[in-house]
Amino acid sequence: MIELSKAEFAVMEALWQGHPAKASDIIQRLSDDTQWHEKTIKTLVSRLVKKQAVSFEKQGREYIYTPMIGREAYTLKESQSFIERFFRGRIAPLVSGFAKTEQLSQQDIDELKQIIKQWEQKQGK
Amino acid sequence: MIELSKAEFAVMEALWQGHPAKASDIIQRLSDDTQWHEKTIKTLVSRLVKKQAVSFEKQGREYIYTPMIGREAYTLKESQSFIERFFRGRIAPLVSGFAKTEQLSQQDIDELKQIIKQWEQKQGK
DNA sequence: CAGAATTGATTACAGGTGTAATCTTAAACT
DNA sequence: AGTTTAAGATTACACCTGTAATCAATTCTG
Repeated sequence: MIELSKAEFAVMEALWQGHPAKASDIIQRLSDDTQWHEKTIKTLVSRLVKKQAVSFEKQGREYIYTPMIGREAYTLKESQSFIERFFRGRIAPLVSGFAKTEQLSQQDIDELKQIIKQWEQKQGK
Repeated sequence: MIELSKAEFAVMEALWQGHPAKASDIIQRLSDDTQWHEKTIKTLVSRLVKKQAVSFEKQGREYIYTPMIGREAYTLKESQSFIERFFRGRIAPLVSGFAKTEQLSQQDIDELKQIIKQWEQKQGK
């Protein structure tokens, strides 16, 4: 699987926001959240291209970039390996840690219930 | 917060298994899961000491090591920053990803229900 | 006691990462 | 057409990581 560093992931986020996109778009979007220098962002984009996380097409003298991996797929993979490493593959201990430290909101609980309900419906049928 | 690399975390796992422990104990425990060279493990232990994730006391010519951070506390912190980075702080999307890809077992569901029940009891009182 | 073995300390070294600066070249402006 | 500009390519560089090897001091062994 493609591995992304933190900074690379942040660039992907900007690209996932809307694509294809020019480097200047990406830089623009990232300027809201970070202080990164334009050159820094371009370096990161190049690394993403090399890793084949992003593709590009020439358009005049600029390139327009497109993500080659989806946010959902990537975060799912990362979640799996995270849960594997820290909780031997089980999710409950993670949620439990949040519960114990008062970090679950009513909204979180509602969403979890919803997920459970849907899971049970799928099993039932 | 103290940051641990993957390899360092694995060493912490071995130490959390039982402490205080001598380097040879740690090496012994890790030999079940990894092929790391003894020297490699000692390097990692040294780095953990420098990071103050582990303390030690001299005992003759050996050291006996003790973890300075708890597994629970560490994994909670990591979970928080993980969830923050990937899901803007909400846990449901993570669980949802697992559900969608058929990665939740009946046991997981039961545990989640249990957590929810306890959360609601705490709220109620 | 002299040498062997073992312990932690120090050193090594390549690849990844954050964070750019400089170089090249083609496009845009004058 | 010549010059400025701006885009991507290349280079830089320190710190982190994985993965040890070597060194120095001490203890065990014969």
